Amino acid sequence: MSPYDPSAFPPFAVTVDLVVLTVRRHALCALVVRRGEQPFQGRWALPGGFVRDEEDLAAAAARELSEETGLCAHDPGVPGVGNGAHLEQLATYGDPKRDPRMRVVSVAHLVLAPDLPAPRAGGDANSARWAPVDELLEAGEQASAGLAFDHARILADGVERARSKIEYSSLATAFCPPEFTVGELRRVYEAVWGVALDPRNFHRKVTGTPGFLVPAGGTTTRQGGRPAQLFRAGGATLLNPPMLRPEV
Amino acid sequence: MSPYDPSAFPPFAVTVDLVVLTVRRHALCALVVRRGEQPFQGRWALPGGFVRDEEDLAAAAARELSEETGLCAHDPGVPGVGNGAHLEQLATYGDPKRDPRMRVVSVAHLVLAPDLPAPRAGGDANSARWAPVDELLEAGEQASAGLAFDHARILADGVERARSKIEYSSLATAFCPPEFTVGELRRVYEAVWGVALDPRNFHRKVTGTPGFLVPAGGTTTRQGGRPAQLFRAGGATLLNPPMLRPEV
DNA sequence: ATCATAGTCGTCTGCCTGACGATAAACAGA
DNA sequence: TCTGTTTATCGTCAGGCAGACGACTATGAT
Repeated sequence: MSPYDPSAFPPFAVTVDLVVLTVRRHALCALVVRRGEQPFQGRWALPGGFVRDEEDLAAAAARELSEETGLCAHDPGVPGVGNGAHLEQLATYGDPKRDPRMRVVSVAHLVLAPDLPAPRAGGDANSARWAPVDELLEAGEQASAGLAFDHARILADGVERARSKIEYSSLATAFCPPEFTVGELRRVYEAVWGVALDPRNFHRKVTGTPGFLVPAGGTTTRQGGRPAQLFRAGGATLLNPPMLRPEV
Repeated sequence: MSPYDPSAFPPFAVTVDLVVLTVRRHALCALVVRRGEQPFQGRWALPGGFVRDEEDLAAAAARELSEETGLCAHDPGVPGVGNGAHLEQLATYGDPKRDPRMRVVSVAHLVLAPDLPAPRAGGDANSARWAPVDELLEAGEQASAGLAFDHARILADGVERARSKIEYSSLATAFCPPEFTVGELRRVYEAVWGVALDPRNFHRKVTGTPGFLVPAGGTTTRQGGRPAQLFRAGGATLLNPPMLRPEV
């Protein structure tokens, strides 16, 4: 690294962008906000903002998350899940032309949250919404119809991270409320992967993996049909052997 | 995102740091350079440098790599491996205090390279070397003995990424020369994971996975013993089912 | 010639998974 | 009340894959 000389390096703006995912009505959805200014005025974009002067990247992401959704981010190190969502760094995007105004490097973060009532965007409910990721990514195919900036790419990367990560970790429980049934967890996998899973084999797999689920000691009939046992996320974070996505 | 106003965001310096890994003499090694200036003068650090004004992050990483090692980075999208090494983005580190001089956000990249003759650091062979990662990370335990800045943490993250990624991808071949034997590939896995693998089961696994290896049509006796068939990396990038690390 | 070193092919056993039958416990409507 | 529908849960069975390990092959070293 060169010696300290402020003229020796170009100044960058650093932002965080958030890919906030949840499962709503059997579909994987992402939080998007409507842009109020140029460029891309009126288009949908991922929530995000500048990193502050004395702020860590993860802290900036947690702050933006709370400002946009009221969610309390949950530190990945701590096993107990409060009301918080899972937050992790996704990747960094720094193409010199990704923002026409100036050189912006954006550190994207991935948030997995249980289904939430409704997004709030600084009180303006009209300018934020949950959109099915299929819709958002399909729209991105036609130019000038999809998300602003390179956000379609960031969203795609976030979705792919989520899809692969629930294979070998217990992260799918981050999409569930604190107590949930095996069927609800299965519907999370089905929505994220976009496939149908065999309920019997799924039940055997998740209840047979030590540390994945712990019985919460009640039953519910939220989904209709026979009452199902309630579970809580166990301490295990890694699934071994993993739960592999069906081929094709 | 706020409207364009240069005074509305704090300026950051953005750098790339490189975790360059290779396998030498049965050990996983990383490239480190000796720092010539304060802070951490005389200590070992990961190679890296400032991102230039009109330069993409990956381009900056490739440039630094070529400056430090002469290696030509290989675009992950293209299957054919030239003489190049594998390069991918690792993670971004932006703690406000990670550099005492100023606010620096560093986008770390991971490079997997075949064994190279000797590092060159701008001609100064004395100031760059391959060091076993075990050594580097153990030294990090005692404060003020390990790598400069937060580079021990970055290195640890890079090593963990490499360890997990060779499980479910064919990336281990990036540590091998263009033509290699099954035994050489097995020694890569053994060095990266730090375990001993059964040669017979390993042979069955890698030769039985379609697209992983393609015969190069020759034999070699580089390693002594019976001559071994030479292979080249096949087109497959994902291993399914994966090759799981032995427990414990 | 004998030994040491590596590579390659087989065998066997146990575990996990996918496919799928069967039963249980709720609710809705006739 | 009875019947059909929905969802949950338990079981069975066959195939695939991995770990443990025996056997044989082809080199170089002593």
